[in-house]
Amino acid sequence: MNLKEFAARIGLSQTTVSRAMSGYPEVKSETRARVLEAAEQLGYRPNISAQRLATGRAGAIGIVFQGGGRFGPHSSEFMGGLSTRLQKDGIDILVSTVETEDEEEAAYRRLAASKRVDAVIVHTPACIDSRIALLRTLDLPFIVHGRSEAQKPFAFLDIDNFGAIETATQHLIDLGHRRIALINGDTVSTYARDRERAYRKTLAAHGLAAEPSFIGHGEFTDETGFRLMQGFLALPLPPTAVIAGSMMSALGAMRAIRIAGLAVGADVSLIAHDDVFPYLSPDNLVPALTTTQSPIRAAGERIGDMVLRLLQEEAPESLQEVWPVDFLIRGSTGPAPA
Amino acid sequence: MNLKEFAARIGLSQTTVSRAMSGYPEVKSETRARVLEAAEQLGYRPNISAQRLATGRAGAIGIVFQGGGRFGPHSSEFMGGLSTRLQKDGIDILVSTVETEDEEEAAYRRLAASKRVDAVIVHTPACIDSRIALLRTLDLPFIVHGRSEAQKPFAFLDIDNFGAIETATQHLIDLGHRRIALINGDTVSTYARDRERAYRKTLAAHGLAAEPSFIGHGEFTDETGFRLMQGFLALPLPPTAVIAGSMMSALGAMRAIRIAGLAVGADVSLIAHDDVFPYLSPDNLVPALTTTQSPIRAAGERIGDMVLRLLQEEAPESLQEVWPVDFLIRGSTGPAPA
DNA sequence: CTGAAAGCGCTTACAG
DNA sequence: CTGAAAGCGCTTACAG
Repeated sequence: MNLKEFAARIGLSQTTVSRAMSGYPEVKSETRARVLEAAEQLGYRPNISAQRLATGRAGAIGIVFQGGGRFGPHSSEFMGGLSTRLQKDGIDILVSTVETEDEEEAAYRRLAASKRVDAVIVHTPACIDSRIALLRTLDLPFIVHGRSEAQKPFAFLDIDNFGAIETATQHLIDLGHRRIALINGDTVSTYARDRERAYRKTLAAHGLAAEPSFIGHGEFTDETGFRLMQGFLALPLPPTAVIAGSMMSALGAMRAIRIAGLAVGADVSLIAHDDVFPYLSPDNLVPALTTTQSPIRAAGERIGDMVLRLLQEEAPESLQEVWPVDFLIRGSTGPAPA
Repeated sequence: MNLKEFAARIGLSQTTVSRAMSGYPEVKSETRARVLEAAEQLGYRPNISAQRLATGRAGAIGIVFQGGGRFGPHSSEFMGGLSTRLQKDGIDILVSTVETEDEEEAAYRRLAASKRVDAVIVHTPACIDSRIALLRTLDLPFIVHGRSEAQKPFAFLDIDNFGAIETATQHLIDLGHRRIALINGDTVSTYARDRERAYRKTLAAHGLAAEPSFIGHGEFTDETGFRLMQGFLALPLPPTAVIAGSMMSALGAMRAIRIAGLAVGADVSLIAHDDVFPYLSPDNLVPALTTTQSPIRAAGERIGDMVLRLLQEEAPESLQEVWPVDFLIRGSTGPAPA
């Protein structure tokens, strides 16, 4: 049933019905009530494509994932939060996956030109990120999950990666550790750079050098954590403590430590950053894992909020948040071995 | 730029431009080439909402996730595959999350009435699933990831859960195990019922009883795997082998076995079903985990294929697949202890 | 092979 | 507070 039929059926004009259904103020409240009830009864719902064509709004936001690799456990939690929030306002989420950077760029161009979305969410930005410049050119509103450098202010939500790793490193130093390794993510993303900066700065503040051989990079997988940790342990003077970038890396690192016949927490201390996965809790590992913690699901919800405000023309500079990160000491960290 | 402007710019009618761009045969090939090149040059792309309104096709398919809980690692892999496939045909994916069954139903009604999607994907079906009946009523095409009972045939893709667990159980019996436990998913889904049926049938075929205390249910998380396994080990006569429904459950089970001072593979054999997560490989666990295996990402891609065919009016009964499941013997299974 | 025009189902300025 | 009508930007039967 379309608007014409529905309006005829209840003896009102299309105009009035349309206004009643979209919550315009200038409709008598009993008329509105009558319209809404009839719509419910007869199952009338405006055709979304027609609505979009008429208003020029897409009613959807886009998010692009590069490669299978990046659509992992972090993505699902983030998407869960985002979707929960946007659902409430009837905004759809359009998911695209691409393989290369060029394809990602093409995807934004396509989304913009065909007016498929009202805004996009950019994630895992690099310090200097070409996507930001591109989206500006395309005049496609965006929110960044993470941070990046740019002349003009833009909307973003990030966690305090620097503070998190500073706290973790400091804690290990306080426990007497002098040889501390870092399992980081890639080498270009802002979050990875912030974490490494915090690590180096805190070491330096205590007169400790950052050994290049103590810094590893790679995807946040069990496998990479395992491989990097094995590498550390094979060094002539291996680290007595490690900071892992994610729960997945930490799983691998713990395994490598055990295989080497060492005890996590006693021989090698371990801290991981925990994005809070409902199916994998640091409390449940043995020993329980000391973590820096920030729920990525909550970030997704908040970004949903922010994107709605962005679409209501709120200024990007008022849509900038940096969230503090919790630090939870559990059993995987202890005094440096004598 | 819209069609009118663009057509005027290159001196052709809107009709011809539209036909050239959507690949109609009745356009001279040099005209088409000229149009496509100009579109590329000038950045013209049809407004998607207008296109949808005119054709009556939404150009998108929907998928609804119930609760945060169900949007986990399985979902991400599946979505990665699905999205990769649909991307190629320019079909969007609309993701919705809901909290309750009623909300899920409401979501389908909304999607159908507002013509927001051309089809939906239903996942984790129960043996008798009300969603199927609902979608039939709504006349909204759908594909089921999994299987269900219904009078009329419908499109689905499932893996051979029965065969997988039959093979796993048989293997453990062949190794001399007589007390075998099962960590299953929920109690209503078809996959869980199929797995339990296979488990019971195989035990029965060897004159073994299925102890109720050896069957556990719950979400596929580390935590649940841990808790259930601890329960099994606390029994007066604990199992010597366990089949876990997912890699996550297996992680928890391994932990519980270790904490009890037992060795995985020697004291307690463990088999898990592996949906193939890029960040967590059974080869990398210690000992390496024996698994039944079927990549859920590939299933997502295939369902993408199938949904495209469904939209081209292919008959549902020709869109039904059951995929065999691989069995990979690794170090976590061994002869039953004497 | 190409074009003029109706129609898809809404919203919204304008008029009353 | 309500309505008649133009317009959003496409597609596609119909005519040539």
